[in-house]
Amino acid sequence: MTKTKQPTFPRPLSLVDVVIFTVINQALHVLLVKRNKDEHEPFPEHWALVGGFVDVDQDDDLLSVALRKLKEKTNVSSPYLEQLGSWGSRTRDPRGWSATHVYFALISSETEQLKTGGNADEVKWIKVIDNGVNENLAFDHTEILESALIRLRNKVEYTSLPAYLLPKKFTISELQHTYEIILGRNLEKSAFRTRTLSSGLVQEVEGYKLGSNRPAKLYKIKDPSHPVYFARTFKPK
Amino acid sequence: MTKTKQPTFPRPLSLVDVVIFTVINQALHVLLVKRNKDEHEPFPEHWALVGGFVDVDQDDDLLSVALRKLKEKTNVSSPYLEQLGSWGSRTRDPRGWSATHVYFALISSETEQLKTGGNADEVKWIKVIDNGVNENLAFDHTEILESALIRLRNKVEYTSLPAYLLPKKFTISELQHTYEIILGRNLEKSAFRTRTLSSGLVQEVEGYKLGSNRPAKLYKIKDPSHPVYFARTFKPK
DNA sequence: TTAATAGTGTCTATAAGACATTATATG
DNA sequence: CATATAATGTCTTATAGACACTATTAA
Repeated sequence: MTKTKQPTFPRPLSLVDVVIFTVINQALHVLLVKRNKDEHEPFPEHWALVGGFVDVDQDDDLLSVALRKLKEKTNVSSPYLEQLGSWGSRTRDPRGWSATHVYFALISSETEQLKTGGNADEVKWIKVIDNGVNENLAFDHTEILESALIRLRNKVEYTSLPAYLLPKKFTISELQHTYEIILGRNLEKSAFRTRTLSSGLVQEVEGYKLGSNRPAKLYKIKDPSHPVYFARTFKPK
Repeated sequence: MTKTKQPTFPRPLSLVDVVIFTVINQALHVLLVKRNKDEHEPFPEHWALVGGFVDVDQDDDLLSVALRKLKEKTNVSSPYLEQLGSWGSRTRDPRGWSATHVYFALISSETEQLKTGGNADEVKWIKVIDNGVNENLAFDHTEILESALIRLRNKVEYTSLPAYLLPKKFTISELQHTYEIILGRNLEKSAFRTRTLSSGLVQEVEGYKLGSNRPAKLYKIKDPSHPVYFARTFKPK
């Protein structure tokens, strides 16, 4: 086969960012990284989404970059991960024309998620308030985070995404509560249980969650490889 | 302000592709371009999606690239356009690590869409059959087209997207027929009319479409800037 | 008049909303 | 026993599915 010509024109910077959500203390949180102090870097000391440049030597594809970035900051290796979209323009990064491929991840609220110690960057779970966080984010990350929240809240209406924010075993009430945290409104218990159980989303597991009340049956996600899509949203209009 | 450092590592190729759909002769079609004969270019004489490199001098952002590419091949300037996703890997392009930002456009089936004459590339509407076309597409464009079809068919179940495939004025039956073409199944006339009219998707306009039968009221999209999302899909399960 | 498609009406099926009732653990 | 939350049941509401029926044009 004849060798192909190599294009010689200037190329944009290529990045991948990951909007990582979890639920902590009954509230949605997003994982942010504090950029370093170096004044020759853009947005020194600003909080930013987890992400970085595509490394053409190290990375095979875009998904690998997202998983690498996730792994650098957390102990999570198999999160729920989907593409959110792309943001690219001449002005979004002072270093020049840049485009970022953004993913969106949901990880379980179990402990031991974050890497600690060493010379690690400062990484923190920041609470989501309304459509964003109480921080001035670097680059266009405020806009990207807002898009991620819109996508999340829309899909929560008709998918099983919140199940990925829970530990492996959970009760129906805990799942409903996770929906309510993200949507910011209460759902009907009866309708929620019917939908959850009849959809095949969950599967019973051994045991109950005990407390000073009637014990609650424990369930797990039946097929974590794909979320369930429901035929209706919860609240028409 | 202190000048920021310029990264010096190698960058992937950055492209934008647009999957452009329309309906011709009662069938869904996608716009494809025939690549030239030059054997030093990848995939000579293969059909490919409309697209090309980001031009950091000419283009302000990714959306501009998509609109520029659309304009180079068609006379359409304000289509329905949404991001589909990104495809990026070391191997998808023989010229090296490349990433494409893919958009998905729906344009009206009116005439005069395609640019003609001059030294234009060969551009053609190719009929969609099942999950793709009867052509060996360049790069990973078969996979991208398949994703676009999945996205389109999913969203047609619960959005007003097919309205963007029709001329400005259309009848409810024509709209229903467009849904049926994309979904590949028939819908109930009564339920379709109720949903369409009660959702505020359309607005009556002057006049009727005549024929050798009862004339049909003409409608237009009330607010073309956003599609309508319905609270239910047509066919649960 | 007939043919053809537009448009409406009626009844059923499904799943969500509202809310009451029963079940079962701890203390 | 009281209390708390789990789980179920009943009735209503909204909208899709099936399908019959009526409306209005051209030829």
